[in-house]
Amino acid sequence: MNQQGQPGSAIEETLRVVGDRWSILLVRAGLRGIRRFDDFCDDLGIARPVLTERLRRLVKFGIFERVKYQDKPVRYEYRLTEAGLALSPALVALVRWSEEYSQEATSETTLVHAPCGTELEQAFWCRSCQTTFGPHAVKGVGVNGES
Amino acid sequence: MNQQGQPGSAIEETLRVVGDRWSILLVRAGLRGIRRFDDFCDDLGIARPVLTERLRRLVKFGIFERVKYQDKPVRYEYRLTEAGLALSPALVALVRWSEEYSQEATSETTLVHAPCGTELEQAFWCRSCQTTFGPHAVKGVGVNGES
DNA sequence: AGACTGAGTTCGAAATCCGAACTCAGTAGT
DNA sequence: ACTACTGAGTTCGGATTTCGAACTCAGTCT
Repeated sequence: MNQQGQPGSAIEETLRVVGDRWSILLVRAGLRGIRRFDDFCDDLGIARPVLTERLRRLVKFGIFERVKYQDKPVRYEYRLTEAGLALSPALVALVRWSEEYSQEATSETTLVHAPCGTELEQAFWCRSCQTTFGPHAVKGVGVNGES
Repeated sequence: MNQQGQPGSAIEETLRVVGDRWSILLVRAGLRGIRRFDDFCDDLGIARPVLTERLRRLVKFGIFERVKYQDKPVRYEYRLTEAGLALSPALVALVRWSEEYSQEATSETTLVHAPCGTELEQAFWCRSCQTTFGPHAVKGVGVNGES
């Protein structure tokens, strides 16, 4: 069903872009304000050729943009685009999960609601019902939906 | 900062488990009710040796459990654990992102609030403030927080 | 001139991924 | 008893990815 040429439901396509050990970490680094090649490199401990390739791919898919920030020796940096920022809910969900379920996690709460400092909770929100709800009330996590 | 031996913030550890092209897809398949080896194989088009290795790893990290479902020819199937189910917010966030930003996406809404059928929205919830809020009000996406 | 900076490339070795074919226990049909 | 089939894997060789370390290249600083 998912042979080589096919488009394959949106999420498969997406995972082909950000579904590797580094991409999400790069987005997280971007959110932390990291922008320069060497800084990504040092911060994540990613191999340089891999970083080159990843950044190129993320730029191609509109998650980062390559911006010239200096002329004389021409230098570029990488900034998150709006689409890149929009990945933060996924990132947050993963961080939350890590804190709760990952073994060898230093179970500290690292995510809080900025205004009040309370530990963050993630929920789904139905604007028509005006309620929050959990994953069990979501229909169609699959693409072929009806299970 | 993240050399070979180090633990590396919870999320790095987590991405070492689910941060590949298949793991998240396996969780999604699990949510769709798929449990058997061959079915995962057919559904995702994943190579068998890779599937074997992935499932083993996901079991090891408590995301799936391997359950005997028949005796005479002894057969096992893979079921999502609670920790596995708990990955659904991350999965949902990715699906949402795919629908909105992924190129070559068939921009159909595939996720809805089951009771009412309204398109799903994802938000953060602060139980102390009793409000929902967006990613901009989250503090500490990084582990070293203060950026 | 010589050292340094930042963004990459080039290299060969090691680990992963892949499809196709095979195994192994037991069941069903003839 | 012989054959075909099922389901969960394993084994194989070849292709792709990943890695660390060292190198490049333009320009700046001392």
